[in-house]
Amino acid sequence: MSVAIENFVKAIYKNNMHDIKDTKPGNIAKKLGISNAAATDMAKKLAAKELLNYEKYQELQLTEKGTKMALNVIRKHRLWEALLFKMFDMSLHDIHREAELLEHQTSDLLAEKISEYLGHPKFDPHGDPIPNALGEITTKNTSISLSEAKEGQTYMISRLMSDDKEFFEFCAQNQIKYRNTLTVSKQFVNNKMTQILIGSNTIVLNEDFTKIIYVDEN
Amino acid sequence: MSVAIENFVKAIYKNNMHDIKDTKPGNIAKKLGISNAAATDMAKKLAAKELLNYEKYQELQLTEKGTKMALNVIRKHRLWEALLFKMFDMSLHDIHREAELLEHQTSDLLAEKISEYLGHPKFDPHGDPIPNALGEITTKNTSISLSEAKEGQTYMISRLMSDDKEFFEFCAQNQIKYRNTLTVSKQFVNNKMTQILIGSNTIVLNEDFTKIIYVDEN
DNA sequence: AATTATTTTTAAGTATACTTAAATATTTTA
DNA sequence: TAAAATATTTAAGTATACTTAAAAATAATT
Ligand SMILES: [Mn+2]
Ligand SMILES: [Mn+2]
Ligand SMILES: [Mn+2]
Ligand SMILES: [Mn+2]
Repeated sequence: MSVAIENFVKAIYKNNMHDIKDTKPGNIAKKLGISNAAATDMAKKLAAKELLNYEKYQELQLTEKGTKMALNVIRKHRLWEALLFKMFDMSLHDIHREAELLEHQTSDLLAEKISEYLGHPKFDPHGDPIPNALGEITTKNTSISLSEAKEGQTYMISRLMSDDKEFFEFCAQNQIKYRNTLTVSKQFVNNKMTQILIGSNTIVLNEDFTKIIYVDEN
Repeated sequence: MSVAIENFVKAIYKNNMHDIKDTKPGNIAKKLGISNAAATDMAKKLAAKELLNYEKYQELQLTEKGTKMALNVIRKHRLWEALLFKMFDMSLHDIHREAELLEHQTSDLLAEKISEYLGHPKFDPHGDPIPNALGEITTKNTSISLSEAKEGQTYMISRLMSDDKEFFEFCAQNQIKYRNTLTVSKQFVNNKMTQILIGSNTIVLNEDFTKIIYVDEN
């Protein structure tokens, strides 16, 4: 299957995970940076290949086959991120960009070798779960988003759920890193902001960021 | 530049290295598994991009720009081979196949990180030289092909110059491996065959193989 | 509920990288 | 050196993955 197809099913899969719904072609198009027309075309093509169910004006739904494909690509992406992160001194965002390409050019055999080398990790350096070779995911259901965290409580960062370059630059500048700890010093409930203490810094984060930073009680 | 273009300039470059000449579209087409017509089309397109010089019915000649591109792709290919060979238990041919794809999806930055990690190696696991980031190659001019080796002499294998799956399967089965040693027990000059002693085995190789196995005096 | 705004789909067209078939040039060989 | 064989080029056509512009349907607003 082509790179375009792999990216398309992956985008649908991730959309259904995160954004609750709106898996219509237009929204997928926006995420992939292509036109709505291109996304509609692709949706029809993938329906013919039985990777998804398509009905005019309805939400796109991955079939089991489509879901398997998405999980296989995501597995390769996250294994590459884990490997590059471990081996090389590169920013999380650079690593993500490399993985975005490498994920499509990696045999199942090589993916398995990488997984083995890393001791079959269950999470990548963003805290995102790595599906196993069968497409099974270990979910971490103890995590909550920073927006829901309790004042005065100390937490460990368990997941940075984003692909955004600016976000990761911000993280890098503020020690917001997978497995670092922080303390929630104040929740500004009305203004949807959260004040945290991380290292020796006090930072106030708005909802855009507190909704994608996940933490575990320590 | 696209994968097709990168593979095309690489094929021309390698052809000029090994096969002395015949760098007409037809021969490149054969190596890439595409039609002659496709190769002619591509040659014209690359001439427009100033990657090569094209004149009807003449040999294709890479420009400096085209050579640089070829060397950059070859660098990435061989760095990946070196990395995968070091890290994972995979056959040389499997490694080659992965590298054939990964070479096109690797930033210069990542290539440099791989090179650094490996201690800037000058040779890949086949003994092929790895160009540096500037496209410079360290040539090993002490090596000779097994077909030219002296009877009774012991050598170290310095290069296996092939992409062929069967050849590498043969090598794997007979301990013919980069940096292994062997002794030439007999040169059958008339029949263009060479008898070698490697490990506890005696093998007679024909010219197809002795011309692509390079050795250094030990 | 009707109008307006937004989204989705269809239609028509483009670039890339191929194909096969035919025309043309080059190379071999008799 | 002329005919035959081979290789290269041109021409016409295909699949993929996009585009923009328009028509059609859905969703939001008054
Ligand atoms: Mn990523
Ligand atoms: Mn991708
Ligand atoms: Mn190789
Ligand atoms: Mn390649």
